[in-house]
Amino acid sequence: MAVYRKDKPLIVQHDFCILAEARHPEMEKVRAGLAAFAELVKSPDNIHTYRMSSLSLWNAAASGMTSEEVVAFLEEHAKFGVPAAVKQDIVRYIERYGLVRLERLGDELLLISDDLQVIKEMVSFKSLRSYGVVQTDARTLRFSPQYRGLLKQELIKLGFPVEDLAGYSQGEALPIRLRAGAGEQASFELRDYQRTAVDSFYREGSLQGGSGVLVLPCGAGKTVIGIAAMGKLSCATLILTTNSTSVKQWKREILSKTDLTEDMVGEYTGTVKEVRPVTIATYQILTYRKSKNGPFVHIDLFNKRDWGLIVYDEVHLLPAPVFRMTADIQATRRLGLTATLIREDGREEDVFSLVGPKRYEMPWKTLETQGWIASVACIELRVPLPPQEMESYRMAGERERIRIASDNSAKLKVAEALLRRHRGEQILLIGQYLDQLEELARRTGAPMISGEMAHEKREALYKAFRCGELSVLIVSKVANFAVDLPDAAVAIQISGSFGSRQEEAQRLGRILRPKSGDNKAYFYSLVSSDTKEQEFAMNRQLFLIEQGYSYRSLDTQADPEYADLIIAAGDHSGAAADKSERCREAVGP
DNA sequence: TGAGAGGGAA
DNA sequence: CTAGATCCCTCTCA
Repeated sequence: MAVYRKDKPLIVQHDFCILAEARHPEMEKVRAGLAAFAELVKSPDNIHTYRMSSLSLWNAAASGMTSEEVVAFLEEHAKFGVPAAVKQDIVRYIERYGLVRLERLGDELLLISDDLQVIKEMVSFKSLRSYGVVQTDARTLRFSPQYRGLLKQELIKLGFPVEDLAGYSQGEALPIRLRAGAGEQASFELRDYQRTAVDSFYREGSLQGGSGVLVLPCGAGKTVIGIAAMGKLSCATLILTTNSTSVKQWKREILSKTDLTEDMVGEYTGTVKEVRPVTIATYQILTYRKSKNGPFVHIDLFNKRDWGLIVYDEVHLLPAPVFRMTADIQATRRLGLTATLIREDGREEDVFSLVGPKRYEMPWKTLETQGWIASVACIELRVPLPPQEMESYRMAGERERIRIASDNSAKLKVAEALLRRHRGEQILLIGQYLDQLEELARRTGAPMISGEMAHEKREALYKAFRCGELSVLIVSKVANFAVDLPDAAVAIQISGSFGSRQEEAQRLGRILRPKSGDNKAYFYSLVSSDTKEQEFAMNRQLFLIEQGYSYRSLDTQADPEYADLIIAAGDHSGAAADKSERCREAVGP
């Protein structure tokens, strides 16, 4: 039994959970290390719970971490050391990655393991026989290349994350030169971390590169990294992304940052269908079928050219059918880009086996420390429901309750107080329900953008906001998708969808561009106190807390700094009316 | 030929 | 797990 070291922040439990003292002075440093191989699952105020999973350990292994490093890290920071059984399991899991590897022999693929027991075990799996897997010797199994993806997918479910060393087809060659170097007009310089990210995907002269996922925060330049990867490989490239605005953005960036000309870069969407050496398509066009269960109309896009690289933008949103298609093209290099490996549908394992394992991850806080993104203060404001609304909340059924809590009318007052507090700054008000946002628009006079508004009109508002002509913009869920929404200094989310960690991250991403002066931005989250919404908020915040953001919670207890907000929130009590006037004055414009 | 509305999908 | 946003197709109208 290890000695008790009171001054350490972690407790490693037998169940693979790690408890962390959130306020411990060492935590700021420890957090990033922990996030490399464990996932945050709970984050009440003082003790955060992390959990190691097979997948989180395999991703750590794939990005170069050894079991010794993981164990040493835990030992260094744990109060009671690491239980021997847990140590063993960490080693066992991490060593599973690479225990079975996939190699090429002529027209066939081989599954190889130096551990004869493993081969025996695999032979016993019935599901593998349907892929025509045949044993050739004590340490080798043989199968046809067409099953490369399906087999990896199946094997990870059985607990064997295969290391794929079977290599790739080169694809059609296409010289792509970056307009890099200082001085020239349209040139750009890769940042250090961007270069590291590209290199950890590409891995010159090694079969270990060529497929995988790079995880970088919003605003870290994922597009630039994708383009740099294209430059390294210089081959025909298919880029898949989430919407048509993003398609256009990729095209613009490619044209401005490489020497490729317009006729080499095509769009493949609902309106335009060009197949060119570099083609950018939406995920949706690939998943389109005429009838339910009919064939995918545009699946041919994968074979229309001899692609040497496929880029999966926002890989956490990759739709299920595209996984199936990707299983069939495992000989093509694949690059996944995302801000988070979390998928709300839980198919992280498929990303691992079909697109590739994590090759690189840049923690948000590191980027902040280096000054590439703004430093954000996250503040959760707990707003009580007015008595009448609380009454209906209590009477309502589960589903209605969510709506009532989100629609809390007192939030409008708090939002207005926040607008006063941040007057003169660029502010985004983000919400989930159109009624609520319309009401807010009526009261504040700020324009509101929802999905209904024509793109042209939206762009005009974006433009006014970007140049400072307009300082407050109300946006609906369009904020989750619009890549061209301008950056702001303050974001106020007034309601959000059920516990979506992605959405929270996306919204915070709206204020990350470095700010002049102190480089500070504010992220406010309005949550109805003592309701379901408070639980949802906790879940929503998990990912960002894992990234080192801490939410300051303020409720109706007097906090002099936020007196105006708290009074606004409690306004319905009647007594606060004149006090609130004074406080507004005190805070000033 | 293109814009715009409507429907279905995930 | 709603409400909301998006995309793709097809049809109609000029």
